[in-house]
Amino acid sequence: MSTLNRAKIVAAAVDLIEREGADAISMRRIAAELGVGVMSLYNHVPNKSALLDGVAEAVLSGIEFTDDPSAHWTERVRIQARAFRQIAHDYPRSTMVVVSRQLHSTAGMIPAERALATLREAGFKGEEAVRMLRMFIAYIVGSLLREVGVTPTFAPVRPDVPMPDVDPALFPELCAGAPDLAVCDHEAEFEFGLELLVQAMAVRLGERGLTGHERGLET
Amino acid sequence: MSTLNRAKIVAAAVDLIEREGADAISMRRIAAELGVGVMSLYNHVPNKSALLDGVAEAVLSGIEFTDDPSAHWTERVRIQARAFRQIAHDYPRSTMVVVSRQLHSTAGMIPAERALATLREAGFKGEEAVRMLRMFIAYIVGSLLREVGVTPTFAPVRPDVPMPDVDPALFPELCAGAPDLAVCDHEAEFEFGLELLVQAMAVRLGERGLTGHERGLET
DNA sequence: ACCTGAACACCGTTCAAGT
DNA sequence: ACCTGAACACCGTTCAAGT
Repeated sequence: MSTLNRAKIVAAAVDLIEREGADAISMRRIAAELGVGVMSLYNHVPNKSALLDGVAEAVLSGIEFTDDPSAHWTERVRIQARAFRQIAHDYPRSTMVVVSRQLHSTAGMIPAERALATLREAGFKGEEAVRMLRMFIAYIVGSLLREVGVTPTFAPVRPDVPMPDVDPALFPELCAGAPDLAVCDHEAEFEFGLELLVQAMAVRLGERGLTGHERGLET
Repeated sequence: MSTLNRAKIVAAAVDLIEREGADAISMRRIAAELGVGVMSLYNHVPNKSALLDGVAEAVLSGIEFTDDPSAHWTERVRIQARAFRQIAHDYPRSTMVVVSRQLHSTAGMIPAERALATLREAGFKGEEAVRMLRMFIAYIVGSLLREVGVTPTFAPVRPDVPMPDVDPALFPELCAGAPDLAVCDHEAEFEFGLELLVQAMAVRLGERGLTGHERGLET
């Protein structure tokens, strides 16, 4: 017990966010959780913003960015993307905090470093490698926000609310697609876009000679 | 003057967000802006959450989702994506509010309706059309959040702060790419990923017989 | 029907006082 | 060096009182 420190404060914050949501978090709640006065926190963390940076770093550090340098670049890209998606699974209510903090720390920049290395080894150079990196990040961030419910799926958020009443005259396509819109398997959705991007990148490299497996196609 | 109503309250909220940022917004500030008591707002808006929905709807309604049904589907997809990106340009500080609200109103669902119609006309059916829609939304949302500074670019956020000091031993790739990472032309970045996606979609349709222009390639 | 002030239960953070 | 209570300037929202 006792001996407050930054790590313990951050851990309590992550815990509280996952238990009650990012909106419920406050310096006062975290202090209460730890059984200390609010102002004690300020001995270890300069302010709330820095604490949220700590939350983002802690979550990112918990992800295993393993890398197999012997694997084909397409597979390495997939593995890294899936590792990042793991955040949405392990820390759904902290995900928005993680993606919305501009981290300049080691934990925050390691994923980009790894991704850029892979893209360069695949054969992308200079500006194009950076563009591919940014495009990939955009897709992954957008996918994660959909998965954690920040962004719309057009599927019922909860299975109980039957679906907002859509006027078939105004929204014929959404109505016609209702059966397909009603389900949103986040893993399948993520993999779908991931394959599309990996294939598009391979095409851009001119690697049309790859096997169907390597190009991510079903045989 | 006077006669408070929902539209005026929402307009004041959008204005305040664009002027001082989404964090600065509060019922009390908006009321002060309009020269009324805080509680007067509650005659026209049930609570702050509903007001933010109003903000998202107002911004979305301000975007021109023109559509030229005679154009090739690839071009229609580009036009719709660019129309959505316009939000980040016209209402940068409201963009996070727009993408993070689950709207079930007409204004909120029109873009998805249009996009799904275009994808169906392009030849995507059922589940695949929905997957393409969700993938596109993910990419666009991720791109917008980068553009408005929510998500990292790995470029200096402001031109004045010279760049976080990166250890070349820890981040060799980021250091090697520093010249390319230092710039982030948001339009060019967006167009790059957009073309990649449109091309990938065309490939998925088996439209390899398209002209270079229609496939989005430089001739 | 619309407006409003007082009140309640919250915030983040400063500051001065303790050990 | 670390902890802390009081205080300040804020929040969103309820409620009862006004017109």
